[in-house]
Amino acid sequence: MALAHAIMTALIEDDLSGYELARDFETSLGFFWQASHQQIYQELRKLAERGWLNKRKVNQRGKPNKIVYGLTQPGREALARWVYSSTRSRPAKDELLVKLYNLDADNAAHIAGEITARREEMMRRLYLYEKIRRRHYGSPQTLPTRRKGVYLALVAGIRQGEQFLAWCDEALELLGSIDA
Amino acid sequence: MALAHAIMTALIEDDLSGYELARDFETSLGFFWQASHQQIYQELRKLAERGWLNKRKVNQRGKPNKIVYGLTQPGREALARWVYSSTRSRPAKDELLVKLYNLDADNAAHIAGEITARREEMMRRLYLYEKIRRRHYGSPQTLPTRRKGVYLALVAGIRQGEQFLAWCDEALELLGSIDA
DNA sequence: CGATAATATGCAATCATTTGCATATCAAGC
DNA sequence: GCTTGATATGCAAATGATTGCATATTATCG
Repeated sequence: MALAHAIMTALIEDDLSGYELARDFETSLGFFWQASHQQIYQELRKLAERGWLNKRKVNQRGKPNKIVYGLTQPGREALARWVYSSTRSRPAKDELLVKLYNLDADNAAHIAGEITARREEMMRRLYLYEKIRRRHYGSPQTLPTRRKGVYLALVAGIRQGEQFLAWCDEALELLGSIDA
Repeated sequence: MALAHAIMTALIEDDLSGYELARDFETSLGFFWQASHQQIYQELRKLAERGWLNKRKVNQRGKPNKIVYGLTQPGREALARWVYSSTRSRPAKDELLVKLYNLDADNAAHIAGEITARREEMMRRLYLYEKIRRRHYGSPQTLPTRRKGVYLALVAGIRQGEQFLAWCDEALELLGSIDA
């Protein structure tokens, strides 16, 4: 039921449509939880049926109409309760690290290429997150409580990303020393 | 199809039974890919049917008999090809970070407790991994090629873990300053 | 006017994963 | 003899997630 709560979390401050949520899950919140639009649309309907979200149609000019969802009071309460439930940590599954177990002289260059690609992707992400941090989370001590939590999540992403970059460099160096 | 290849990867050097594989997926390889015994047993049968693994029954004394699987030549070839396929990075899903978005004065202590628990779990893991590194991967430059890859995966886990510990400390400090 | 792209929502089938249950062997301790 | 625990394998149902397809609106550019 974690996706449901991730979606509700995204709706704490703003009411959003499925499309807008899907976009958020590709960027900000998506650092910690990713979901496709199919998953999101389905989950939104389930949550509305359960009474945790309300939906309203919004007519737009210049764009197709949309359905905007918002947290109901029962939804907020369910979300608050969820925080106290035990967290099951779902360790990251990373094919790339499994591939490293298969390293040999032939595939070293290919694996190095994949690491380089990942490194660049992470660079872009980090750039984005650093920008957000500087703009909105400059002095964490003075933030309101909830924002402190968001700040900590953001910092976790940034630190993890920075360490990943360092690892990429170390890996590329070692891989470079392998004769093809 | 990633689980299949993770299993085959675990069988590169040793033939193993489903039970032994399940145990490995809780420790060493499980840092990068986790799987339950139900998944493993099913996948093993599929892989055997496909001809990528062979199976043989091993009678044991003092224990129930077991079925040991080994990589076939087609299996090794399929695994080698897989390394060249494009890797889809499945970003980590972490409920704990989503919970941080829900931080308030009431739940701060609970979340701090969860972070503390995670920190201790990571400490145990790191202890294990550091031990393995010191024992088997002391001088990475001199390792045979495949072992260099395993070393890099191990280092990725260690670095990530160390950075996680540092983040936990920072998080706990900030959370400690929140009035209940 | 036609093509393209962004916005917006959805179904159906399949695959992956978890959960709950079930069974059996053998050792060791009470 | 009974229970407990480690070893060992498995089924069935449900849930979670991906893949492929489908459709429609409106803006923009050529």
